[in-house]
Amino acid sequence: MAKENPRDRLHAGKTELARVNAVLKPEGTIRKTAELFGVLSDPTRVKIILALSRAELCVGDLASVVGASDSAVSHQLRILRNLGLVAHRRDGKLALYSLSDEHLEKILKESIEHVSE
Amino acid sequence: MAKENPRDRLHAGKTELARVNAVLKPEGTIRKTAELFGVLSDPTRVKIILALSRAELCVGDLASVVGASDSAVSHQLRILRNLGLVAHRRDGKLALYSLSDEHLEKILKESIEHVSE
DNA sequence: AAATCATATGATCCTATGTTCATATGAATA
DNA sequence: TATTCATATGAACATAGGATCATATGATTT
Repeated sequence: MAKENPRDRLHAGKTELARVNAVLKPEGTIRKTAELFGVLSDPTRVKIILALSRAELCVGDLASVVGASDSAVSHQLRILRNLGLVAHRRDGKLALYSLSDEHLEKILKESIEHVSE
Repeated sequence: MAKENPRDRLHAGKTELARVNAVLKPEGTIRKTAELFGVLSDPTRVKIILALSRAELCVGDLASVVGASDSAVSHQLRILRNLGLVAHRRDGKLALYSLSDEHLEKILKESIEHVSE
């Protein structure tokens, strides 16, 4: 049986395909980027991040300002913590959270700009 | 029964809370931004968008370069179409897709930059 | 017109995700 | 130390999301 065409059965031109394949090359980075966007795809988490971009806040205050339960916020904070996106410290009974990734805030704010245009 | 404290039972200071509330004010925009990120939270869609940022491509070629089935890609393209993020035109049997939102490419590329740093 | 290529769509399945509820742990205070 | 406040965590539940498979539609070619 004869071999397939080198470009398989694609319709686009060789040059275009080369350009396309080049941009898709960094698979790992693409995957990680999608994961980062996954973090930002939930309104509650977006609100938490935005809030923390303005002030260091405890769980209860966060819950209050973003309009979710303490538990829900705590769960989301754990996700953000595990990804190294927020940091926290103890202050008595309180756990004070803050942003630990400047990228995050920048990407988020830029995107909000784009969306609200 | 006595009224609650004007700041409810929050721990953060008045000024900080004002700043936080201000940044959380545009609820609608925040929701839409989260939705946009939802679109970008899937590796297949990210690859499709990246590919289309380099060339106008038909469904089959897209499927080939992103490594997914024709059907899967077609479904994802419908999602992107419904959100007005891609445009398409007929060329004989082929449906040629292209990006129709410059924002998208910009946000995506910037984020990939950040992630790969 | 029949067959073939390309794309689209509907249904189904499986998995991932966010919330709530109950409960546990940590820490200050009475 | 017993209680109360603040946070964390586990389990269960409900929903949404993406992939596949089968099938339908569009469009060209023989």
